[in-house]
Amino acid sequence: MDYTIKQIAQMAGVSKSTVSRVISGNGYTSPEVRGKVLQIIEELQYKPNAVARAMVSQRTNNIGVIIYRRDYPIVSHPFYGKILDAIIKTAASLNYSIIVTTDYDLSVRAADFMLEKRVDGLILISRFHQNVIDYIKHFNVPYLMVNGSTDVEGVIHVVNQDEAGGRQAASYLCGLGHRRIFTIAGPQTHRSHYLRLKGFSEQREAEGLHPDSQSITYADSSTFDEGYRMMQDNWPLFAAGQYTAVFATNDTLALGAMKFLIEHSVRVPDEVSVMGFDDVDHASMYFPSLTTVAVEKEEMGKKAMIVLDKLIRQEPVMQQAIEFEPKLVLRKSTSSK
Amino acid sequence: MDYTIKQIAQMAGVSKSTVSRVISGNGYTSPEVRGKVLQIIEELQYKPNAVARAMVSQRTNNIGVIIYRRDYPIVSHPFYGKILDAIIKTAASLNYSIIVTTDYDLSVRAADFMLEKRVDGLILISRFHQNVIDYIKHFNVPYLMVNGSTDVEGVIHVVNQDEAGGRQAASYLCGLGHRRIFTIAGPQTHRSHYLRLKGFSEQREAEGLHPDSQSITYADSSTFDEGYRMMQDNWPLFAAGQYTAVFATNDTLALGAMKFLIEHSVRVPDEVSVMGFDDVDHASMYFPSLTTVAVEKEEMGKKAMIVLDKLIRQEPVMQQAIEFEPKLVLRKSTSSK
DNA sequence: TATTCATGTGGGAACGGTCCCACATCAACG
DNA sequence: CGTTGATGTGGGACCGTTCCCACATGAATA
Repeated sequence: MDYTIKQIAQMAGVSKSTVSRVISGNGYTSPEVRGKVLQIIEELQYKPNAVARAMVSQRTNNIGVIIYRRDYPIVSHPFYGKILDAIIKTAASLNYSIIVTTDYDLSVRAADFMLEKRVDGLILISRFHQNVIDYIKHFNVPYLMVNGSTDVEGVIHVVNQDEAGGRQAASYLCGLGHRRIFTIAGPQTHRSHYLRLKGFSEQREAEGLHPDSQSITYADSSTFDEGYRMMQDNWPLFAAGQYTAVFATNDTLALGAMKFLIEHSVRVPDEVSVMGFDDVDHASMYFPSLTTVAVEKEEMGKKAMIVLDKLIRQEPVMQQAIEFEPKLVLRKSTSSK
Repeated sequence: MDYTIKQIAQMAGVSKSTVSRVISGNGYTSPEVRGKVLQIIEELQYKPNAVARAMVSQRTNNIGVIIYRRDYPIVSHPFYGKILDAIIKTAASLNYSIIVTTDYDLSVRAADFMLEKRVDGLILISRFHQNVIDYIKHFNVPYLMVNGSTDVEGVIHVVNQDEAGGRQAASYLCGLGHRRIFTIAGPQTHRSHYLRLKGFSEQREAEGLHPDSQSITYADSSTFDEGYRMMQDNWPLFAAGQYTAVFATNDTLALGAMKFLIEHSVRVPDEVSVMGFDDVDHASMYFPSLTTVAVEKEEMGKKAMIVLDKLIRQEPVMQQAIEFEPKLVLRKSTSSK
């Protein structure tokens, strides 16, 4: 149905080589021929076939993005969605398209799928098992990780400095005079949550606070409902413990916890300060707006795509770990004790 | 770098036709040969080249999704992101991949891009100009619209019954005894906002309420900040008007407005009820949780993909307008007067 | 015994581009 | 006047599949 370069050539009375040259701009073409060919292309609304082009050039200009998510939403995720947005936007400016898949079970299936599609590169978001990495490494496709498990060997990765962010949070809360801080920690199998908690706890001790194991509760997931539930379950303990602040290892958990508090007539921040991590969209929308450690989600996505492009173009990439510094965003959910 | 079917054939000592037959399962192959070939495929981790396959089969198994957005976020959008999620998920189960682009200027560029990529079908989300539709129609690619301008002729489209939803909202608020309702209407160039307002206003009159033009304020966009600002700008008027309820044509606007109210010590819902439309994720997370007219976002996305698949497979599609009924979700931001 | 048919395999064209190589023309130069 | 080089064009191999057609074999049937 679509026109081919051959048909264009025929109508212009030239060879397909010439048409190809006109389109690509490579090689010599006389102005008359070029004009004639372009006119016919315009008239017929000929669109070069990217599939055929990929066939010979061995480049699809497609990038595969694999996100590991237990729960299905990929794209509308408040954190990963932002990273993805930036990847898509940057990809467009570099003339790539993005194909997204979710990997449910840390298996190799999603990678297989992308490999068959012959993507030019692969971006792995969130954590992946070493065996998946090894599998991908075995094929010679450029790839990198975003916000992944950085303990995998020799993999270029883009990450937030989670540990430093945790420290910033502790330092800020302690600076406000809080001595009793209740912490809701997301799944420790997830490196981000682990490091945020680690940084927070260490800094908390560094500030001279007594390590109090009771003050940390571990969540099974990092959802809003889980944050709410964590607060609910620990409510008697919380009330008895005279805590004046809550720190959660991400905003969604923090917001859930905060909702529980507000619902139970605890005044935030007057009675209890609440602090999160990530700076997702609704952190600023909530009432009170949430103080948080903002992660450069857009910058991370953008950088990931730029570096991947370099890898694809075989340009040297200096650093293996591309780190982004989070920064404190002070809002209304925290106040001095 | 990747192995080809030819290499596999050579190693198995058979022709590439035979290997092709083993892989596809079409035609006769003896068990011995099949076993041998499969073993080599396994050993070498041969992955069929989807590009070459697309070349000959004239099917890429890729679907293009074009979303019209003035502001850039595509994917992390609380409403369209959900639709997209459902499309991606459903596409995967039908063996398609999704390529997403944003169209910034209602031009034909995004469509061109997809056409060059030879996508098997096209999903247009949000509104598009007639000329873009005409352009696409000119090529013989299956396509449909989701939540678009349904006034375009002869286009299969998936929509929410926005007008009915507007009526439901009015009926509900009036039923609670509210007589003075302040309405924040999103951009009327957007059919959804227009219809929601239309349904709401009509039903409001049908309930015997005096049409009061002062009670409607028109927003320039449909963001949280705009909702907040609308409330702020109309605050003197609002206070003077003794309004007891606010209806916004989407949740984001409603949430913004509600935040302003709460911030100014207006008790929601005791003094003022607030109601939105869409049922985005944070509607239920907010405090108080937002009463809204829930749109079947996931169902719409899923259905869109299923119907597009039918179009691609040349199966008959009966109805041109595929409508989804919204349903009231009663939460804590509304109460009887 | 000759014919038919199921089973199994290989050869090669086709898909729509890119790009190398061959070749033609013509001006400039030694 | 032959050589060189710039300019311009066409032929055809190639990318990695699919699938049609030809063909071979052996058992069953007329």
